[in-house]
Amino acid sequence: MTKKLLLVDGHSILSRAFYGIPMLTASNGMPTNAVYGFMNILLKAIEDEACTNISVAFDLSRDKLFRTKLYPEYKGQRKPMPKELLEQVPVMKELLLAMAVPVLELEGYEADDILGTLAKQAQGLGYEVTILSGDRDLLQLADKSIKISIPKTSKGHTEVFSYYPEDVKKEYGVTPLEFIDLKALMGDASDNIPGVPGIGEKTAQAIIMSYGSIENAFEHVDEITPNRARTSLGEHYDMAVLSKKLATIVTDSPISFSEEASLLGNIYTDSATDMIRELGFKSLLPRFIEHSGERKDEESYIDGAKISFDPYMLEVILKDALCEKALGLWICSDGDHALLSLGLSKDRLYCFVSGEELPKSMLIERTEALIHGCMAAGIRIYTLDLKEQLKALPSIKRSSLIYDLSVAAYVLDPLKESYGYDDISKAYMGMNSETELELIGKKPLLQAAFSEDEDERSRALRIPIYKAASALLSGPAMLKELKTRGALKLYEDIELPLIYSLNDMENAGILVDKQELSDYAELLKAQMDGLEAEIYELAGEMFNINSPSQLAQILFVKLGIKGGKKTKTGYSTAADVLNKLAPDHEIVMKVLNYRKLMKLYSTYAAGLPQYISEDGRIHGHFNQTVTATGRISSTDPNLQNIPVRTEEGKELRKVFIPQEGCVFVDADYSQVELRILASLSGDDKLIAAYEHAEDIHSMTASQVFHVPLSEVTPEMRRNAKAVNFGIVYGISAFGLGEGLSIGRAEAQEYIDRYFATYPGVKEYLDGSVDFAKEHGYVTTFFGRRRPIPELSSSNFMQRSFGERAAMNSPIQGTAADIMKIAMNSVNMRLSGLDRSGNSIGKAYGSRIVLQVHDELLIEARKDEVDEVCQLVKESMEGAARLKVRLSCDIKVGDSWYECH
DNA sequence: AAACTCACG
DNA sequence: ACGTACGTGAGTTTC
Repeated sequence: MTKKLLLVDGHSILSRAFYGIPMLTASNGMPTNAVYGFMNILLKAIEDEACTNISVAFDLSRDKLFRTKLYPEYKGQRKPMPKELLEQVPVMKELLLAMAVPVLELEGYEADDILGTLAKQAQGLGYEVTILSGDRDLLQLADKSIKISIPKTSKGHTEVFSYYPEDVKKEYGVTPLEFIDLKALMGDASDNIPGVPGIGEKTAQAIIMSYGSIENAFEHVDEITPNRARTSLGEHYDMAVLSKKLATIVTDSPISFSEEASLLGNIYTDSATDMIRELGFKSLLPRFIEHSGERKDEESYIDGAKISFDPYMLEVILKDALCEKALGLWICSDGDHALLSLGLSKDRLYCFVSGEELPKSMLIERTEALIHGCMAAGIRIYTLDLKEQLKALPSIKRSSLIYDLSVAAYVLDPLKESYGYDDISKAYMGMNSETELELIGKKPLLQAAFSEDEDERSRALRIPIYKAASALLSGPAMLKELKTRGALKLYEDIELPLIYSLNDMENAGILVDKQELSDYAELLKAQMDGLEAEIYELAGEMFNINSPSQLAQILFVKLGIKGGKKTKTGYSTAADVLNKLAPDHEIVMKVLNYRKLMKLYSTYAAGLPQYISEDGRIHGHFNQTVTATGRISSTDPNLQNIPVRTEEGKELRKVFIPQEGCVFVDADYSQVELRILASLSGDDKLIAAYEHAEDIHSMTASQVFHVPLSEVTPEMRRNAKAVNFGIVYGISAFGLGEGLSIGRAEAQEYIDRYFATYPGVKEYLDGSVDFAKEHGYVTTFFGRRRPIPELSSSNFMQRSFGERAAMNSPIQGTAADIMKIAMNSVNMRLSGLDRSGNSIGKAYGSRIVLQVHDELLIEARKDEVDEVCQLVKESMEGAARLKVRLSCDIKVGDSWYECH
């Protein structure tokens, strides 16, 4: 058996984890994110590498380093480690110790040197060595049996890149040994390697690729091509040599590799398990418990569940259920079958399966009866993805006792990718459950649950049980968390009622004129064919206009049009680039036009018909657990991006029509986000300006440019409007410049003038960023939280993005909150129900059919139009009491087109 | 699956 | 110096 040694660069992995993972704290407030990230990377590496031996090396101390390395005159300075990271170092060492993983440190040497030395020695003893580090410097150690592994995190997902010498060569064009010279030439500020001035990455790479080493390059210094590099290398050769010395990792430091001491034993020791528990690493705990001799309750917490096809059993359990304080419940059904899972307590889990004795209709009817019974008795029901289940439970109108924990998990952390039972039991119970994908792959649950294959059937039936069980068992902890966060009201008063509002909207759907839609498609098609021919004519050949690369080839190479280059892969052909060229080149104009038509055709004219169901309506999905800010998203199809900005696109809206006997009532908030900004910032001047302003952008122009409202030119208004947008987006001079096609300096002037006019706004936005930097998140007026992990990134771009998000999210999110309140209000008033589902007034025949962020479209019965208009306006304008009044405009029409 | 482009607020 | 506006979803091409 091959002996495999895993060597870990402690500080490097720890800081990589620190910057890559959003702040986490143990219950005592101590930061733990770096330790957590380190553990994830370490455990994965141990597993992947199947290593027999292991050691972790740490730099002993940075100060000593400075002394021992005879630091010369350069004033190179490493950034000090942030306090939050520094205090995690001893914890990490202690944890490694508890896991019986050797921690190595050597006075006067960096971790690099220890790793290099051990790697060479182990290699000599016949080991396969893997060095795990976040630092590319280690690449110089790559060798035939020494692999360098570098974890890279993007979008929360960590992937490990491994390098043998040939991989180094492939990526950098140099051998591992030459990599030292490469680095010495180009320098590395973060590592205090001065390098040679005037030589950057590209030049250094070229030089080393031709000459192999700094010394050899110096001998041929006269041949070196870029003039700048030649003179600089000549003048600073001593610097290069010194840099090389600094960049070289020591492989003969005074330490010796011990096979015995580095042997990997059981890392899941009792003391390590205790530490993991104290640190609050819930997702790691199960595996520690499992392997540490402490017993896990069962193989899985659902293993005792009973599966039943028996209606009598169902009756008995339903009766028992009504004696509980809370239940976990989940149901699904399709045309043929149904499944109901119930959790009464941890050891009373059931899954009822429809069949001959227990018809689907009976199962559903009994479930509805149970829910009504619970509502009457005040029994709380925990579930997941309630909206989907409501489609199977038509008699459940509303209830304030049904808790959707998917939505709760979203409120607690809106950045997660999904909110299934596995995510929830992991996050709130520290349990790793089998995922749906593992159990049944991509097969629909009901199909797998009624499959011929008995094994597949029993695996499938674990899923509903997991759902009911995880809901029941995580529910209380999640509500407690919402409460301590101050987000319980947001959840109970806004998000839970919204589930029903959205469900009603989805069930209502929107009527589409099929004939009109296909006429529209024909029209577009004809126009496109014409344009296509004209474009080929101008290009002199046929090509795929939809292919950016082919298009770029034609425009920028064949026709030689001068245009800005962008992106790694070549020329950009995005609209903003082409727009600048359009006036001078007929073909560009036509391409833009073609693109526009193509978009309208493929996405809308040809794309929408698939979604029209038998009732002639489109029943899209409005998703409540997707966006980072709290907005709703729309899919299958997306009904929130139906064209309106161009006339040709807007035409499409003529196909969205009210049903017979109805008209559309369209209500949209006027400048909500700006009004919210005024209110949140408390800037007196802005509040006063917006309070009575007819036209907010003109008013802004008037105040910022110090001219009377009547003398505001269209140009001034346009600029003011762009600044207003910029402010809401998290202003930057660059972004505003782009938006207005002006220079950055001029854009900055506008920003300065705006802030000088409304100092309260600047104070507020700065305050948002400061808060976010301190706490790692921002909140809306209603307490919705958006974490911003990018703020602790070491990457400038990411961090800047975080700052803009910190400015934008409270504004966009508060607008979303307000719209949700308004939707609930409108929905409940139209249906005549209170939030518990009690009838409190007349039920109208009008209903909400679409929500587009600041707009509601209502299909209103003609005899109810006046009442509906008034009711909607009241609900929307009264949704929140801010320092600026909310205002909404109402239009009535016979198609969506007519409402704009 | 990722990159690009573009539709909306 | 870094390379950007905030938030989404979908179709097409290309790997």
